Amino acid sequence: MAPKTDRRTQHSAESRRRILRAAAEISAERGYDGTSVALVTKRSGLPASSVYWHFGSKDELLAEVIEHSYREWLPDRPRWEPPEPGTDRIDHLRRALREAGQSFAERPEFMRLGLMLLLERRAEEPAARARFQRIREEMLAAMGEWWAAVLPPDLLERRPEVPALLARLNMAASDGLYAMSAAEPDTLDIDALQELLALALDSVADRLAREVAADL
Amino acid sequence: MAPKTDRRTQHSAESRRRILRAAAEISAERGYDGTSVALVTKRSGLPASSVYWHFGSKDELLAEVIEHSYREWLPDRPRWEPPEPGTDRIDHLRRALREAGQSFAERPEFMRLGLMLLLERRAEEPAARARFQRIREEMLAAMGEWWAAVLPPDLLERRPEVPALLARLNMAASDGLYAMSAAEPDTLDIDALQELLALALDSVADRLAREVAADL
DNA sequence: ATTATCTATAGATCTATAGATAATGC
DNA sequence: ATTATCTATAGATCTATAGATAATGC
Repeated sequence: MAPKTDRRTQHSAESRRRILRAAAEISAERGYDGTSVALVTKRSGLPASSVYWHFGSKDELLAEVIEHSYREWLPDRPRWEPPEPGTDRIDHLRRALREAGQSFAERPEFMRLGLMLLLERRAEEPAARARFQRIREEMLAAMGEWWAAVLPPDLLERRPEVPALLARLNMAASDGLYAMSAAEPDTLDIDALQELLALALDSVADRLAREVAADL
Repeated sequence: MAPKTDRRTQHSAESRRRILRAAAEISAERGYDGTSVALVTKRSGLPASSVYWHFGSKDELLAEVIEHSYREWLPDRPRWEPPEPGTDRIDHLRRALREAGQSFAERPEFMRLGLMLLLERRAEEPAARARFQRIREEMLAAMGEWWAAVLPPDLLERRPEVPALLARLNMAASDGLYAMSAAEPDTLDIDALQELLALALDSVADRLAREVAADL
C-alpha cells in the first residue's frame, strides 16, 4: 500500500540485486556447492550477514537466483504463441529457436545453474532445483500448446500425444545445444545447428502427418 | 612386465576401485564441489590418506572417475560403425539411440558429472572436464563418420558440412533427453522420445537430400 | 523505532599431509 | 624393502549468527 520508494528501501533493493547478480555469476561458473557465501561477499562487496539478512540461507539465495534470472529473461524469451494463420510453421520455428538461442546466450545464469541442478540427485533437493523444474514445466506447456495449434487435425485426433512429445524433443534438443555451446562457445556454429533443428522438427511433424493421412 | 598379480597388488586395485565407485556415485549426486573427500571416505570405508595415496588430489580423483566410468561404459556403448549395405538407415538409428539410452541409464556417472562440468566455466578448468571433452570429441567423430556413410553422395558433395552437423544435433538431442530423464526418471516416456528423435534425424536427412536433388 | 549493514567469531567441514604401522615380497 | 593403510592434525574455508552501529522514517 505505502509507496515504499524511500531512500532506505531503494538502497536495500540495490544491495539485494548486487548479491543476486554476484551469486548468479558465480553459480554459473562453479555450480551449487561451488557458490560459497564467501565468494559472493567478495564479488558483491557486501558482508555475509547481509546475504543472510536478505535471503536467510544459501539454499534460498540460490533459489532466488533462479527466480530472478528467469524474470529478467522473460521479456526476451521466445514466444510460443500460436502463429496467425498464414504464417509458415517452419518460419515460426526458425524464429523461435533463434530467439531462444540469443536470449540464453545473453543471460545464461538460470539455464546453467538450472541444468546442472537437473542432473544432480541429492538426498535433499535444493530449493533452486524445484524452482527450475516448475519454470520448465511452464515452458513445456507453452510449447505443447503451440505444437497442438500448428499440427493438422487428423494427426491430433489419431495421435493426441504427439504435440507433447514434439515439445519435449524440442526442449531437450535446445538444452543439448545450449550445453554444447556452453562447452565450446567459440568454435560452434550454433546458428546452423538451430536451423537444422527447426528443419528436423518440421520434417518429422510432416512425416507423422503423412503417416496418419496414408492410414485414413 | 612382471605379472603383478600378487595379493598386495590385487588388494590395492580393489581399494582403488572402491574409492572410484564411491566418488562416482557421490559426484553424480552432488557435482564436483559437492564431492568432498570426507564423503568419499565415508562411502568407501577407506581413509582420506588412501584417497590421496592413490590419486594425489581431489581433482585427479574426479578425472579418474570420468575415465574409469567411461571405460566401463565402452563395451555397452552404441556402435556408430557404418551399417552393412542393405540395412535401413532409420532402423540403425533407432537401434543406436535405444542402445545409447539404455547404456546411460545403467551407468550414469560419467555422463552426469561430465555434463555438469561442461556447463561450468571455472577460471581453473578441472582435469575431469578436459577428460570428458576429449571423450566427447571421439564420440562425435564416430557419429560424423557414420552419417557420412549413410547419406547420399550428391548431398555429401554439395554440402560436405552436413554429416558433422547431423552428428552434433544427434548428440545434443541425446544429451538433452538424458538430462530430461535424469530430472524425471519415472514419468518420462523416454522410449517414445528416442523413437521420435530417430525419425526426426532420418526425416531431416531425407529433406536435405531432396533439396539437393531438386537443385541438380 | 525500524531497517540494513558492520565487525567478529563459533563451530563444522574442507583439502591435504606427516609420520607410525601393518601387510606382503625379496 | 616396498607398498598401502592407519591415526592424527594443520590450516584454510565453510555456513551461520550475535551483537554493535549506522541510516533513515515517524
